Amino acid sequence: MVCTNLRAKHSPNRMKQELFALVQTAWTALAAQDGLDPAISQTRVQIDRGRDPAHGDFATNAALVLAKVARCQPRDLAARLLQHLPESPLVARVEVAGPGFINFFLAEDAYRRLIPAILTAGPDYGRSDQGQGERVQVEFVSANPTGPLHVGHGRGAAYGAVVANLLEAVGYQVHREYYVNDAGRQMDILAASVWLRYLELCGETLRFPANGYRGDYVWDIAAALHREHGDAYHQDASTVLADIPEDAPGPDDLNEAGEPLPDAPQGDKEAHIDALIARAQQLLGDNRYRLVFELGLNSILDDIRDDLAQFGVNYQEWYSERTLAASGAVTRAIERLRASGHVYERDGALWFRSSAFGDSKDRVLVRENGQSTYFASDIAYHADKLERGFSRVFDIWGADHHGYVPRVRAALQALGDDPARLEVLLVQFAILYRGGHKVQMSTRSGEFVTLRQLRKEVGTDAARFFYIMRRCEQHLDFDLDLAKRQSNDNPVYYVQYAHARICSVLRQAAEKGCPIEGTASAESLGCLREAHEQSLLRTLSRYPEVLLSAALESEPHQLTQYLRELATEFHAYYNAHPFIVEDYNLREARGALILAVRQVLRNGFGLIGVSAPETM
RNA sequence: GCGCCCGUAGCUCAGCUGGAUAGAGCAACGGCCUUCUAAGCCGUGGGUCGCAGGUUCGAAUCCUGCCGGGCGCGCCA
Repeated sequence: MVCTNLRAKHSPNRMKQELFALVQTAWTALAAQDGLDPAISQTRVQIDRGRDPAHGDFATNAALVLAKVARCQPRDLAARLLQHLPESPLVARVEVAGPGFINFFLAEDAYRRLIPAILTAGPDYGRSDQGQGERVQVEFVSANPTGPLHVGHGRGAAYGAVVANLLEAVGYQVHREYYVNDAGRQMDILAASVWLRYLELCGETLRFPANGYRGDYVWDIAAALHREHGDAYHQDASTVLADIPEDAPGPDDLNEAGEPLPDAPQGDKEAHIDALIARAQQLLGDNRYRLVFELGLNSILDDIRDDLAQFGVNYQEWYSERTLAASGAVTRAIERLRASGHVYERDGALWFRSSAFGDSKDRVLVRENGQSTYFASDIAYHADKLERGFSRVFDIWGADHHGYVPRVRAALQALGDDPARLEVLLVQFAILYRGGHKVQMSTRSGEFVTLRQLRKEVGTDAARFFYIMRRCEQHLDFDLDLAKRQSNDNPVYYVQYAHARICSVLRQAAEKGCPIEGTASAESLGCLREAHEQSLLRTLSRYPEVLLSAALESEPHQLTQYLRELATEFHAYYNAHPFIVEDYNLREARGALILAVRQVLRNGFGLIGVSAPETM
């Protein structure tokens, strides 16, 4: 995922910065001695956390990187750097290791100071001001309002929501937006589908078009129309179908084996449905047609809004494609392209020369029939986003739309905008498994697993967690059985259980008359000498770095991964050492430590949209 | 055919814009509850990082070419 603007190397970790300064000082001294360049490339010389605790708390590759400049062996250079390394209260010990790494072992209380810092910062621990209030936009889900959200949209919803939360947590001002495709032919097909179902409710017998929307929700909307307006929209089937071109075979025209029945129509489903739409408009007239259209749109949009809200996904703005068109933005965008000489006419259509900007072929803006394409709206929409002043714009799309990326970038470039301000994040499909088998989904039959059904089955917490557990480029195997299981196999329960356990310990301490105050003194914190405690502190100190990295790389899974790790360490600690002990200092120190763990768990849960239960 | 994504332990996946002996969970096997929730913990076994080259002090990571899987290549959205 290319994200150069945001990816500048910054570390919120003060320890790293201090260590880097030490290395810089040592190199400067050594360089002066040997007459070398004292400058260090901060992108190459790094202070990293060692993978293995035996390698210290941090390590630097400085000697490996600078060996060539210094014209000596990395290990020899490392040894010389150590001689010039200034003393620091932070560092207890340094060593040269492996091919020439310099390992730093921190002083014992360097980590302990972290506990009061976490407890004081509370919900703010981990947050940073990396973004400096810069305005960015995250557009996600944006499913056509032609039916309920399904599980594929769910992944985009969970992913987008967390990407937005993460950006906010590291100091960006985030505008969450849903682009509502309320214009265009698909909406007319929905309106026609509703009307045809309505006619059936009026007692007419019709063959439902192959291209129509045949989900149950269409019946519901038709029923509402019938309830509120009786027969006011009724027409005879014969009038409706007169001279309508023949349809193609649809789901109703197939036998059990999926083969067309003998009397199946042999026409063009597109021409058929378009004719039905035109007929509906003609017979109903503008006002009544519009009412059916609006009823369909609003019913579904209300459902989507409600569904997302219950999923913990909220927006600053629902941006209507129709208002975009009505404002003249689409025409304006086309004119801007025309003015800069990037459009031409061919075969009665208006084309954009996107191939001049890296796209594989040119694209139609205005069709032969005079209607502008979805692409034209999208150009206008993206131009509008940039005009609204967002420094960066994130689009979260299903991976099946990846072919669309080059043409949108091409358009922005042709308009004279900077395509680098647009970041498209492609989310791969989620495949549901139940009982070890794929759950088959078929949109054609109108039977698909909706997000609502999924939420009902596994709950919001499990759904949110599972959806973002994997990198977005990775196909997601969503195991419904696992998501529901109440055992340690289930990562959601595992992580939440750590939180509930801490709450339980604190409750019991209070009941036993020795409540944890969380105000442990430096003297008390000095009691934290166990390996479990040191390791837990190290992990807690990593949280701000994890947040920043997850945010800048748009990788929420880094956070879930981290939370699992933190929970693992807490559970191990829990099993190894008692918290409610006689010794006041020890009890307060351990109490403060688990309070800090609870705080970080809560902060992480908040960002991924998972609840922090006090009991389980 | 062209383009994008993926290929790491039996399974599902991490591996931090090249770093030290490639990690975790599940599954398998063996232990741990008169003590703060066993929805937990401890231990054991298991990998030619798809294959072949290249780049360099060093490659699962970067480059090239193959092989395998997914998706996309409309005057649809």
